[in-house]
Amino acid sequence: MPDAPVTLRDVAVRAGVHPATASRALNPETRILVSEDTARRVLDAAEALGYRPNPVARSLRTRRSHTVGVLIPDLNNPLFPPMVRGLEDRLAAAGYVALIGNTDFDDNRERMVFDQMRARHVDGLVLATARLRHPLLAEASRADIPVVLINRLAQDYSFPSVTVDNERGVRMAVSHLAGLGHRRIAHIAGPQEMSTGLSRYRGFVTAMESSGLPVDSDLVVFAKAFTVEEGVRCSRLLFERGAGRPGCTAIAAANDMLAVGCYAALDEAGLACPEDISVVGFNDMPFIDRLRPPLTTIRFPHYQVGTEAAQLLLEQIAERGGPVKILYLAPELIVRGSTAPPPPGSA
Amino acid sequence: MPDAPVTLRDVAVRAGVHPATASRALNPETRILVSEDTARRVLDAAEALGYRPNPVARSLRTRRSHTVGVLIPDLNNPLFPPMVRGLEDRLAAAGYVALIGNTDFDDNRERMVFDQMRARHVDGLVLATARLRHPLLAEASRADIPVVLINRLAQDYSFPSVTVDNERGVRMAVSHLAGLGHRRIAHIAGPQEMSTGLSRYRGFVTAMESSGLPVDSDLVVFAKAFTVEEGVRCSRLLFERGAGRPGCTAIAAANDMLAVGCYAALDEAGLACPEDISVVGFNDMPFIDRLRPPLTTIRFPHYQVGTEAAQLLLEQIAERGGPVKILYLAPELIVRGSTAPPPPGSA
DNA sequence: TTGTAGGCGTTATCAC
DNA sequence: GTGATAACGCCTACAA
Repeated sequence: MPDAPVTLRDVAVRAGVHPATASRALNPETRILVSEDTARRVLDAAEALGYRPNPVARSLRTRRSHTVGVLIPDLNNPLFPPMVRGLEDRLAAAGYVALIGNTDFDDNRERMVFDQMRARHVDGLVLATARLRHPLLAEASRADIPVVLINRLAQDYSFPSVTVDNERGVRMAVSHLAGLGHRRIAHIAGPQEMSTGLSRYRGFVTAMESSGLPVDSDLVVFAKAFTVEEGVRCSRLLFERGAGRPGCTAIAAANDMLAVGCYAALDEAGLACPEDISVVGFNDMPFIDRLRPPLTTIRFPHYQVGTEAAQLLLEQIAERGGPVKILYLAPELIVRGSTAPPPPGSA
Repeated sequence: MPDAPVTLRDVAVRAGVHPATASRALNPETRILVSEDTARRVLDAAEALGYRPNPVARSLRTRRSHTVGVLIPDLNNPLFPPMVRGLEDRLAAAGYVALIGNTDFDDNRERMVFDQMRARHVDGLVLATARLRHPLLAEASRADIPVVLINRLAQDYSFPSVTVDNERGVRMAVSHLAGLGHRRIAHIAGPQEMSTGLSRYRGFVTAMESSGLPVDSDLVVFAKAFTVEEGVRCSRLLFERGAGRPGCTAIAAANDMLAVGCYAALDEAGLACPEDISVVGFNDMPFIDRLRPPLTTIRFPHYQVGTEAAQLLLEQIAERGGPVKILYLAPELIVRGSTAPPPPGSA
């Protein structure tokens, strides 16, 4: 026999008060409006009956769903789960739940998920889909839905965002390589229509310049996506350009996936890492330290990206039109086995 | 300026009918009750106004939220995201969304998440938290909430479940090793209070017997959790028992995480895989093929676990008390570089 | 085939 | 401080 659902009315009856009063007593915000004595009676009654407020009814009345939508490209990418965890944990603390939607980098899917979430009256949206230009942003604004961006920025910095300081991260990677003695450093850049791809590429150029190294256009390849396959393809390109043997002694990849692609391509070309070529990634994905060699990479606090984003979103929900905060989280260089001084005689 | 929310009433007015009629026309289930002509007018009006039914109001009325809860131990474990994807995709096709909750293997957290989901009136629950005995199961039954188990079974097979055929999977692993010539095969078993841990252990014993090999109790170690750390600990135990050098030539680990732990412990002990010791995992986690050596393991269709579970759940929601289906998905042996014949003279 | 009326459980706005 | 009342948007007996 299913448990009978206990309603506010039941509580009110047991406490001998009107439902409206019970409502006031139960809601911390309005509890001050009722006498301490009544409040206690109501609370006791609620406790005794095992009362659970019906969030659906509440939503209908208050027009707030205590639900936020999270749009991510692909939950299978190990980069995202920790961020989602961070979001969920912080949101749960505030009584919110997250609706996760995967977009698979597909505009149509993204649109569908977005509509679905609007229909469900989410109180806010977290977007991790990293394209720089984004029709959804304008639409969310028009619909007056608070939005926070994670792992990316909007083109004009007009949305609250939480992201790692990409340029600084790449600078750390390049300085590390330069410090080891590398002079011919290649970059496998990410897609330039994505915020991360662009800023890391910029960071690379800046870093090379400030290290007094030339940016050889032959040593920069642009990946079409942040995937292992693209990493392989770009690495091959790099090696081919070197006319049989690579024209570089180190590769700074725009993320770990691309770096894994480097590993595969190096194998294929009979090159050893780090003896022949050093590789640096970006993200410090889970398990990336288990590869051979363990990947030197740039870490940033994924979980914290989630918690901070949740915080920003909650602030926006509480008070629309607050200041647009943009948070840059500090990157950290994690030196592992994939980087070493260049092979002797490579200058 | 925010878009004005369009209600059913607005549509009705525009179509020149009563809201009730509009409701009937809009709902595919009841559309037959309304004249074709009226239906068209209503649909057109809805289209023109950009009408979106308010799912909150609908839920309040119908007592169905079109939401299902998914309880998983930890989204960070790469095993789960593909399952979650499968769930979400199949659910979305039926107009449902998934609420993901992490339990971190913690009873209190699990309880909280469960309550939270009950409060939100989920129409069903998917449990991936793998303990064999489970107070929540009884409670869900009492509350008449349909439940589907993934990646696990209930003690008495009384709940619909989708899982890989664990025993068969382990038999495949053991046969593979036996076929390579291994006779002293160790097992790092998972926690025995979890369905996967238990059935894989059973599978190991059965497989050894049917291969005509002895199960040496010194060569079976029980992990307290499916973690890399536990894998390391158990491997060390195994090596110590061998009095300086391992008494086995192969290890069948109850999952990939534990196998990764083997790798680390082998390194530590100065042993080579597969030259000294072969290792087999279970799950074929993402990126496990990128390790050195790439791990031989048992694969099963994670994504499909999700879609099938969603299907089962939808069936249960549509019709309580339907038959309890238990789906065993076929495992597949993926041979990679971590298994080879035992070193000569090891017999 | 369509309209009427009532209510799902809660809270906001009155009045007392 | 508390009670009465209405309404959030939708669905569904029941009546017409």
